[in-house]
Amino acid sequence: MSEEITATPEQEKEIDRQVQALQRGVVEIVPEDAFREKIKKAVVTGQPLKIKLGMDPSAPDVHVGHTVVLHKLRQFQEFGHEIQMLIGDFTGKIGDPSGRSETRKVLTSEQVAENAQTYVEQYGKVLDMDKATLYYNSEWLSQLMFEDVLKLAGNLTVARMLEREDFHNRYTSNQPISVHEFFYPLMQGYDSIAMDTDIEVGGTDQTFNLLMGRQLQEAYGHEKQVALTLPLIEGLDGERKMSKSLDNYIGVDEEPNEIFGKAMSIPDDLMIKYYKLATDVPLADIDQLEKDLADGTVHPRNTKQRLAHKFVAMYHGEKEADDAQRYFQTVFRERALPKDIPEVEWKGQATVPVINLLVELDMQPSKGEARKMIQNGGVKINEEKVNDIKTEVDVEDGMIVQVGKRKFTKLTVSE
RNA sequence: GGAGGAGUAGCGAAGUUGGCCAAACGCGGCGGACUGUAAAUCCGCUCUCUCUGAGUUCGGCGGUUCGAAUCCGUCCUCCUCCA
Repeated sequence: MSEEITATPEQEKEIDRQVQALQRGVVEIVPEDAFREKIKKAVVTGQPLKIKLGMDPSAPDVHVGHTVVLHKLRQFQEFGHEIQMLIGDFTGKIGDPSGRSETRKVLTSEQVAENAQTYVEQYGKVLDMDKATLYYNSEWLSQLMFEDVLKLAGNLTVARMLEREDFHNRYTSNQPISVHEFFYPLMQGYDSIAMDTDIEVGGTDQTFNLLMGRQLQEAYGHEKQVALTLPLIEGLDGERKMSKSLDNYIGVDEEPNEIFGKAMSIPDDLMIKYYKLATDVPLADIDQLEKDLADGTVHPRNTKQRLAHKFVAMYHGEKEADDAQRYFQTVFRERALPKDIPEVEWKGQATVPVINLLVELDMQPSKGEARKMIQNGGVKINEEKVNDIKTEVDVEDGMIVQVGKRKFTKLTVSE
């Protein structure tokens, strides 16, 4: 940022366009003026910026929460910038400090490669992966000598480390912090040096790590990266951030019907946020939607249905989205039987107690469970509720067994 | 190295003068009703089973006792503080 770069009026326009678009939806850009400078330089010189996103090398479970960042990267891509996808295969060996630091099992390079491939596939639902570059941080981190590590660590004080929110919280509440956890942000920062990153993106929980990159880059005489943080999105419970371990997520790799249903189960209040952060619906349209919702012009259910449709379409395709919507409407709105019910050939007795039927069909894990399910009124045969636990069922070809609202099985009997 | 604290069902958390404990309560999960949806709200279930009874639980093992999650011994694990 030393030499003055001058932009033509047209270039200024383009800079404004990019800055404005890229600022949308972010929580924080640190620092804002450097951000603009970077964009400016890129526009004037035609040299794309390097935008980094780091990821854990363990088995990917990409969900809607992650896509918030991906949608932002997608925007960068559309402006011609270069995406650096960093697989933290070395960092992953150490263990992520933000978790309850269970010792992580070391992945083989085959597993890492496999997981990276899965990332490429799943991220590809939002990003153009052909235009992204994959990096592995073991490439440079494994080369460092202890002396290098000391030099790296020398840039930082314990007090500074403890500024990090989760370290601070743990420290003040007498929770343990392992020394090696301090190296996590250092390594992440070093990655930015190695990759010459211009902008690093991440969720707000990454703020400290992203800033660490700036500090270290400066110490090593590199141009400092800009940190861009995005909101963490709440999961299906509407309370806690979306994550696999809380089982409140919508995975991009899940079945269409599952994605649709899960999307329909998000709290109404969260719909707009999901629209804004996890879809590519233009902001103007979303604003309109918000207005219509507020004055009752549109029905919340329909708005949510559009969102659900959007998700399935993004991750699977339009046709699948239509099918999922149809399925949802028949099963949940009309309480009717869906079109495609999985068929199972019945090979057991012609007459069986319901309880055994459910267990043998694998629709209930045990007879005890099956019994409870019937007592709760959750079992139907040919759309008739089964009231008596002792009911004997005469199995017929085409008989439909239903457990709860969502589990259906059609029996076939061959002579 | 020394001192102290804790380990209860998927999670959190009661219960520790021994029986009324299969174990409160909250969350989560699963059903049902209702509806605007797998929203919200309300109701029921939630250790296992050959289920109106039986079996196995409260970190592990062993003991005291007619009887222990609750008492004793020992081991394991985790945490904190001092050095």
